[in-house]
Amino acid sequence: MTTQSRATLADVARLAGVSSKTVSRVFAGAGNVSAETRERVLGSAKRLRFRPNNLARSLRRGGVSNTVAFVIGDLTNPFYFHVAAGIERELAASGLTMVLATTDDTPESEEVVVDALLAQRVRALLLIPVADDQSYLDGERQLGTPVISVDRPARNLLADSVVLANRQGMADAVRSLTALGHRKIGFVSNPSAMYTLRERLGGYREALQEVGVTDTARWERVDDDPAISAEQAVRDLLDRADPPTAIVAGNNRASAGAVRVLRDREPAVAFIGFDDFELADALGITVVGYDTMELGRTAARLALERLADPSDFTKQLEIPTRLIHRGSGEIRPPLT
Amino acid sequence: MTTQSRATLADVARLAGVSSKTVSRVFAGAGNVSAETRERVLGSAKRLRFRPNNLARSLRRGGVSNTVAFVIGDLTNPFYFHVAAGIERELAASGLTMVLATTDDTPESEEVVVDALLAQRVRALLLIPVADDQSYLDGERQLGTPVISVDRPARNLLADSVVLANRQGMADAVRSLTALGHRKIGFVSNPSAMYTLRERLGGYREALQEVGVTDTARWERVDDDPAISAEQAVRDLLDRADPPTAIVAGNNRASAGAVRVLRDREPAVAFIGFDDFELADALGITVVGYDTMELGRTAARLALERLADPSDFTKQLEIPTRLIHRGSGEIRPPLT
DNA sequence: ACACGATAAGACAGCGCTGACATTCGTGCT
DNA sequence: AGCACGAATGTCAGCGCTGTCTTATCGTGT
Repeated sequence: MTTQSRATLADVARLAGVSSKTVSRVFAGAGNVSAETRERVLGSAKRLRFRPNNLARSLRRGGVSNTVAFVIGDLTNPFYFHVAAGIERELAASGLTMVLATTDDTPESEEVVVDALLAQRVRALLLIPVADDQSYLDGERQLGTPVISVDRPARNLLADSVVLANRQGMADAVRSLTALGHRKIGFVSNPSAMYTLRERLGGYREALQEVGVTDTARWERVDDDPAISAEQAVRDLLDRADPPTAIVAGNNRASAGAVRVLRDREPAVAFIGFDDFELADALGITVVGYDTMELGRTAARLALERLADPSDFTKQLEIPTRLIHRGSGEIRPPLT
Repeated sequence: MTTQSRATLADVARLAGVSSKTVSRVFAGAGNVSAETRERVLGSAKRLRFRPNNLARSLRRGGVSNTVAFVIGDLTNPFYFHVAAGIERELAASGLTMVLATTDDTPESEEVVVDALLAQRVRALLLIPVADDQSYLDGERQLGTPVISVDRPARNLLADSVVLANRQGMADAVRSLTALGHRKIGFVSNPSAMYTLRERLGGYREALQEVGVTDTARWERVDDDPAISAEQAVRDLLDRADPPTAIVAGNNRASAGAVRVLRDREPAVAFIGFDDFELADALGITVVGYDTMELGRTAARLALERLADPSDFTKQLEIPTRLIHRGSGEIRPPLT
């Protein structure tokens, strides 16, 4: 036996002595097949190692596959992956599979990647927008492909979306610091995600203004270079003549950097990070946490709902955050 | 305009005044189309928002899609998603997309999930084996679908594989401890992955035997319950009458648990974890590290190679590990 | 014994695309 | 002028499957 090719419906039908339509019925689960025939068909199928071809099935059924695409910026960020896990789980429950693609956080590749995915006729498109214009997706949306924007709203496109309660979450964090008496509060972040950064920064300013601090700009450090620079930013802030007594981080990357610097600082500086992370508990780091998987699950659910009812109102959902007290955020400012 | 349906090759052809074959040629990139015609076709396509249907293309081309499946046990483990990131990256370079599926670490669901994936006619199957028998994949492999086993070898199936240098890595870690004079070295792990556990445990025993320690069983703690129990296991070990002076962890989950317990132990207990993790540097944790993304990239490369040359020898690759000294593993045993 | 509806099974076309082959036409060469 | 040849384009069938419609078969009530 050389390269025996894959068995098809017709092959199974021939072996079982029935028509291919009958075999189809057996595998599609549709009724009107006698138990005896079904057995015979299944037997033949097994003998030939038959496996229905979903490509053909999808094509015949109107050209739509049973996969859902999730387009992600950077796969190495644990945040995205937890979101992906949530999506996968929710989809699997509906018999859909998730295909994952990366834009490497470069706006230009977004449309290319999305295009390739749409060519595969994904049922729905879940997307963490990177480019600053998603209007190119409008045609597709009108053609009935649900487009769900995750973690950031889409720009120039009417799409369902799920985002975090960024502003609220950060404001809560800062308020808990001001309540302890902190007024000089540094804000560190890298700008990877402009939208979330802006929101969180907004929450930070809002909370500080509530206690009368208006010159927040001098405490804000948003740097371009990804991983490393958060450390540098924190060091810069602390090495000033008038250093902050507390620091908040805009995302998990910045938190990691900040933690590295703050661990052995004296006097201790209060710290709250945005995004929970592994071992934050062991390190006693206070963070603004939220259910990352839930973000993914919600996104998937939105897609399923839109699939079920294309004419429904566009939905904009928000995943709540909560402040998780672990010590680092409860440090009081030094008595000057 | 109600639910305008999706444009097909034929629609574009009609509008451009050419045959559908010509349109096909334009989109398939094949030559022999005059520049003028190409322009006209592209114009019409754009007007109609045409997007080639990859399903149909794949079907026509022999029923194989351009997706590769990666079947994973548990998406929330950072280890797996770094692997996935590596795979995605390598595949994207070849124009393939990755579909991701989860078995939730339950052996029974493995075949079900894999079956669904194969029905989608994935080009290749990358798999972290969970069940203890992959012989069910043999037919598929003979039909030409590359099956690559990742992180653990497949059982009862001839398949290419990439694994870590588990035994060697763990032995190195233990040797570095014995070199400092440690003899009472605890081993903690949860058994999620029997294969890697066995290998690492083997390396541990091997290194201890080299210095004459043979009764290792009393220092070994492998517990069934996932996350939590590692902490308990470490506590149990330390609370004994004759506690170990050093501990090694069998995987990242166990490390996290161990770190939580060991942080505020006096006298300090030496510790080395298997698998690097975020902030391990900040915490000063010595680990057996390796390039996780490379594991994924290698797996993807194996798939591509097998696709290119189905008759090549089966390959079994190993990703090297290296001991990353950060302090926790360099603590000397107390002078009794 | 007969009509009639329910059930099981088959025939056929076609989803959107491309491979194989056919056709047309302009060009350069003898 | 006649011919070969390559480039540009077209025709047609069919990848594997299923929706629609048709046909065969059977049991039931009168």
